[in-house]
Amino acid sequence: MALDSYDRAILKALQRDGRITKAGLAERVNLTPSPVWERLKRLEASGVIAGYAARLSLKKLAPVTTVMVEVVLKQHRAADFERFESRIRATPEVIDCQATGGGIDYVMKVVVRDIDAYQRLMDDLLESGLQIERYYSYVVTKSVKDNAELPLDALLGGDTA
Amino acid sequence: MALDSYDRAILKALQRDGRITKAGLAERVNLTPSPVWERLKRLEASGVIAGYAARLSLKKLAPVTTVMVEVVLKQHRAADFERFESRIRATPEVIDCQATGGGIDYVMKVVVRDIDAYQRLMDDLLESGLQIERYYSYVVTKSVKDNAELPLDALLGGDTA
DNA sequence: GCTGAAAGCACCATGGG
DNA sequence: CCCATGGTGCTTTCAGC
Repeated sequence: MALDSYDRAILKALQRDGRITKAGLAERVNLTPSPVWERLKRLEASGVIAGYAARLSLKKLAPVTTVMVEVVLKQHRAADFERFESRIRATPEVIDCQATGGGIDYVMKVVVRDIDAYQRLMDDLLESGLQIERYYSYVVTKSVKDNAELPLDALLGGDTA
Repeated sequence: MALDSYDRAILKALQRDGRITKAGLAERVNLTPSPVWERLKRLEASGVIAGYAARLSLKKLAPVTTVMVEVVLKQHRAADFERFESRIRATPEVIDCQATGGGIDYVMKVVVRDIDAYQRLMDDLLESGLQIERYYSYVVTKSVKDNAELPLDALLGGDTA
């Protein structure tokens, strides 16, 4: 599974506009709809395109508070990680959670209505036997970039032609 | 601009599948395509639906390293923030950047090919007169949750009927 | 604001270069 | 691996309620 420049152009276009029509894509990448359709089928089947999603902006509707959270667990056995991650996956307010090395075990992005809701959520997590040793909260004051598109050119390099 | 339960059902469905057809949406929310189309037009025009994007998974194709980075600036004048944020917006490898209070100025998610590329990127930023006092790097070892859907129910509450 | 129908268009499959 | 064409179903509009 390798990407040529057509595939890369298709992925770029789909990151910007996930609902572009196949005909529109074809025009954008200088192909006819048929090969675009073939390539799309391949990209979706292989999992390179994992899916499509609407990008929502809720701050116009309701109060939204984002908090970046760093978590350190008390113990680092496989079962401790698994318990924590399982709970995080079941917590919809945590919309992003990356396990890391280097002093911090997890960096998470939490989206709640307000700070009260955040405190309740963290209290729940602390009382759930997750063995959280400590956590650091950084309330977001401004979103400079929010889940922007992946840097395909930098990641895939100038090759792959 | 308020959301009723139909709008919320539409948004939920579109977060899971951004390419669902209007007919499919209509069936999913128990309406006919016409009102769904009206509501979609309203949601898109109001900016609640900011756009649509393909969700990509590149790790099958090429090496991808994610690093969570915390940045502290030397000085905290408006011009210092603006200079930094402007540079970050122009740096495609930084796919997420939230300004925060509380000891750390920014929490970023950086996606690069490997650690070498990360070091080059950070060296560039350090040499760019951005007044970075210090930064902490946390290399991601496992993605527990990656930009999951927004918790509409928690954010909008049980009301809004 | 929803329903239903009708014209226009996108999707996807097939056949051919 | 790309292009061209056609049947099917979706999209969008517009009356009517």
